[in-house]
Amino acid sequence: MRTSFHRLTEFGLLEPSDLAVVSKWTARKRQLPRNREIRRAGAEVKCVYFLLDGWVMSSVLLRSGRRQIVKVHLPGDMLGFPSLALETAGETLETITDATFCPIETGDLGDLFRHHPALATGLFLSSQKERVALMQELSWVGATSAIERLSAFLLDLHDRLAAAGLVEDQAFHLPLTQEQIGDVLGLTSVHVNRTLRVVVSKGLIERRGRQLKVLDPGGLRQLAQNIAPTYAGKEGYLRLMRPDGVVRATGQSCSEASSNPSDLSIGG
Amino acid sequence: MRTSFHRLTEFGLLEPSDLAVVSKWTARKRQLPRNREIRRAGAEVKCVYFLLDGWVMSSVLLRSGRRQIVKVHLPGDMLGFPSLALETAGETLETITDATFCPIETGDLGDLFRHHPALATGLFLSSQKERVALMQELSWVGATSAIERLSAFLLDLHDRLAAAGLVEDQAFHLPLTQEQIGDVLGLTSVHVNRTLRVVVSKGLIERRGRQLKVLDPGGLRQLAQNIAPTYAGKEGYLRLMRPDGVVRATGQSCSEASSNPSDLSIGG
DNA sequence: CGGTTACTTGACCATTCTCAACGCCGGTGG
DNA sequence: CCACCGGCGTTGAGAATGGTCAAGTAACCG
Repeated sequence: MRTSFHRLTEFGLLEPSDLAVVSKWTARKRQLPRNREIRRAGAEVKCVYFLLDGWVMSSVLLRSGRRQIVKVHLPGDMLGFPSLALETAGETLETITDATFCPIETGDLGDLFRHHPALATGLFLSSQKERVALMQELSWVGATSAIERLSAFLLDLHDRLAAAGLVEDQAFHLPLTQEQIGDVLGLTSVHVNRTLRVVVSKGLIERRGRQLKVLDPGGLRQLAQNIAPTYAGKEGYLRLMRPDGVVRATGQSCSEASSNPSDLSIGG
Repeated sequence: MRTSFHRLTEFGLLEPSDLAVVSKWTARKRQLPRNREIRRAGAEVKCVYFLLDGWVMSSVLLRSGRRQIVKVHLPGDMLGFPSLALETAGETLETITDATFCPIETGDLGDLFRHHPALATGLFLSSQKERVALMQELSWVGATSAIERLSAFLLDLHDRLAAAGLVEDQAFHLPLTQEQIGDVLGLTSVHVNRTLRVVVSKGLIERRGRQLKVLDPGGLRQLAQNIAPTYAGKEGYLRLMRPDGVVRATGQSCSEASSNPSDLSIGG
């Protein structure tokens, strides 16, 4: 059984002093019903959010009125980080289901970098993980067909829900409307509908209302064209945490690519 | 005139001790001709890279053999960060033009978080900025037509090149092949070709070989459907750097969204 | 020069979109 | 309790954006 803290411990951090920080975050909880804005694009950036329970989507608006859902957040995710680099929020955060989350003020975040380097490093790695996820989604949308995209998306949801302990017997609750799925994948709701039925008719999944059961994970994975990345756990953290004072045994360590004779190496 | 350090100073950092760290990075330079791999997907993650000169692309491969270029890197960019969260590299880094870059070992990066919090914070914010860029690209690819995507992409390149001091008289060198542009935007090279000529015929841009001149920035911006985010400069940094010991005047500070009477607030 | 790579253009094709209609279900008010 | 309503899902028919295939041309490089 996992908790909503699984995203914070995935890189193997949380020293005792870090725990105190996290419990300070979770001291103030907020709840919202479904289909409410947590924060609109253009709003002032005063905090980020730690999602304890429920589904939240983060979306970007286009001038044409169309929207792109850039991330479906599940319990344990941190919300609103990208906007830290912007003058005003760039993404709209909306609840998909009833949700519980903890606001974390930007000033509290900054303290981390000065006083809790291990936790800061973990958040940094977690942000890199989100970048990988965005790269994956971009590759689905840019380079695969509707059925391939949908398969990849459903698998991704399945795996992330499993990590949060929300999958039982290969089945999970999928609260997204078909229009929302379309806005994630760059498809219309009509085409999502048709494509879903194809996936069902192939015997890969089963739908009962909004309950979704994966019948043939292998078949789904075959349809999904992406090469799923393997996330580093503690190793990702350890890679960064070389003990102080160790002398670099540089040599070719970062130069595997330079096996080509025409490559030049200058400086040093 | 800017330098390739503009991406490091954009959030207003670089204390004297940080400068020493950066100059250590740039002590070892590597050069590669165009069309070479810096690092292939699947390779061990030993370092990240600081791009001093030239264009580099980072791409994700699909099992179908198609690729998605997830980022076109320009001088001043940091390369390879997302893979820090992975067991083995998830993105292939390839030079588009002759390029000069500095490998930074992961261990050196980790030191930052313990000993150079200001610089670490800057890298953190820079990563958030890259997330925003990915979100934007995803919104182009997922929710706009070919000509809209192309306009947004050309504008983005223009603005980023301008920030690096590489635009003169609204014109810049565009070393990408049309196939590569297609792999960025999720289009075929054939369609990129046709779409480019439409943009030219509308009098928005001019092409002379691989030199591209923006004739009508306003027209381009109108075609591009995205609401361009405004990046926070030093303010982004200051938001995080609340002086220690200041008591939170919490109140409604993170609760604008809860104006709805049906919202509940628990805990505290 | 010869060969390769990139660009250009045309004709045809298909995936996906648009528009429209209908049914189902849950909620709400009479 | 029933009638109504809105949101969501489903299905069909036709249109369109962009893909595929193919051939020819221009630019570049040894």
